[in-house]
Amino acid sequence: MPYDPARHGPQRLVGPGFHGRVHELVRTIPVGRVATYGSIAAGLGSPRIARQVGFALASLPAGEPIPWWRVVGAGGRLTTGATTARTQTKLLRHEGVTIRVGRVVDFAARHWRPPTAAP
DNA sequence: CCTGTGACCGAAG
DNA sequence: TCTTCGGCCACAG
Repeated sequence: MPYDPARHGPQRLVGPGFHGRVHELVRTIPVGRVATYGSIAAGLGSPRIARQVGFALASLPAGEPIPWWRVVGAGGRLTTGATTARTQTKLLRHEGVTIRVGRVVDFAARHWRPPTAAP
């Protein structure tokens, strides 16, 4: 079930779990750059759980100060549903990121990687 | 404790 | 380039 502030309590932004750590890290993506689900997962020390990153962002309540739109799929693809992707495209363009045919143009240069977690 | 559910990823064809 | 297919695992019931 998606995160529901009415059931799980308000302002539960950053919890102790994986989702909370995702939110924390996504908050640090600079304006005008994008990260991938995979790189966020890797930045948290678990490179194989990109899907969980997607789930963590999908469960974000609307209006939270977390730039979820700066997270894209591998290769710069927008992997969200059609409706969300349109919103995401708009927000990214507003920050100077060009999107064409569901892809971040010049993705390699835009790709931001979180500092690697300490062993 | 066990199960269903994914805003993913990379390899293969 | 595109589509399909397994593997992946946190979280809520």
